[in-house]
Amino acid sequence: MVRKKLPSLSPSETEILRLIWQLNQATVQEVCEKLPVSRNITYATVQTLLRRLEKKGYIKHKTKGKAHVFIPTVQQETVIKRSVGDFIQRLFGGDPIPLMQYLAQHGKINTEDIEELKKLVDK
Amino acid sequence: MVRKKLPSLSPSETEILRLIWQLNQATVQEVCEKLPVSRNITYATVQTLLRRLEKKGYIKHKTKGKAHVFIPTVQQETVIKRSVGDFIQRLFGGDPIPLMQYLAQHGKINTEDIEELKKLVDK
DNA sequence: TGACAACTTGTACATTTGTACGATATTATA
DNA sequence: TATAATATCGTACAAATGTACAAGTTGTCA
Repeated sequence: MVRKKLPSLSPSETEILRLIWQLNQATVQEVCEKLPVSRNITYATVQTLLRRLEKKGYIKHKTKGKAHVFIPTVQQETVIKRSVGDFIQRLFGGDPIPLMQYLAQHGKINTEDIEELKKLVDK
Repeated sequence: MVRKKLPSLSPSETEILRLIWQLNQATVQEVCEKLPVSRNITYATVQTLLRRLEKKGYIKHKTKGKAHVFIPTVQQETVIKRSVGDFIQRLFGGDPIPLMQYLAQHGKINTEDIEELKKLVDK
């Protein structure tokens, strides 16, 4: 239980961290490859972002060959919880319903998806 | 159709803008009152944020007495659309389903809420 | 083993963001 | 009509953010 007061994440850091989770672990190179070309960001920038993520305690790295392989040190769930909470707070004043409604209407969601959700509801 | 390339909103700006929508229109004073005391932010700061929101084109103001009354110039829907989109992009790679799932599980949502959502789905 | 390619490190730097003070203007009030 | 109370305006300023170059380091391959 080391996780405590994690510093906040900037949008770009969040974007990169998500890829690390998705890949389980990754080098700067690999992260760059996962980013859409349209993102138009240099290797050096991704590297800086990873450096900051490590400094903030969200990832660590081991060395493989001459490259660093970055590994998450924080559960995705933890960050999602906080991020979603903050987001709903500032955009909807804390009420998640409006967000769900918005998604139901504009999120390319169908009735089946909704049906699936019912199973998840913690009743 | 003036709305075009609106500058991005910072978290704090978003927070304040939401209150303007909620109140329909408001003075610095009124916005301050709506903010939870725990937010611990001064009048001057709120004023700066409103100033920036106006400069960015999200609100305008009229003068009432000696105070400014700020009024939204952008539809809430417009900002929600963009904000939610960006958010889902960076935290979930663009797929809204995981977010819905997360909310169904941890968003204090009940089965009825879900049932309601079905009516909204654009099928 | 020497040069090249792939990396990391150190640094930089313009903007944006969050926060707020002090001076000035304006309105209500005693 | 002085004054107090309330506002705005101009400014400031440190920290965070986004972006990236240049120099130094280390495997690798001919």
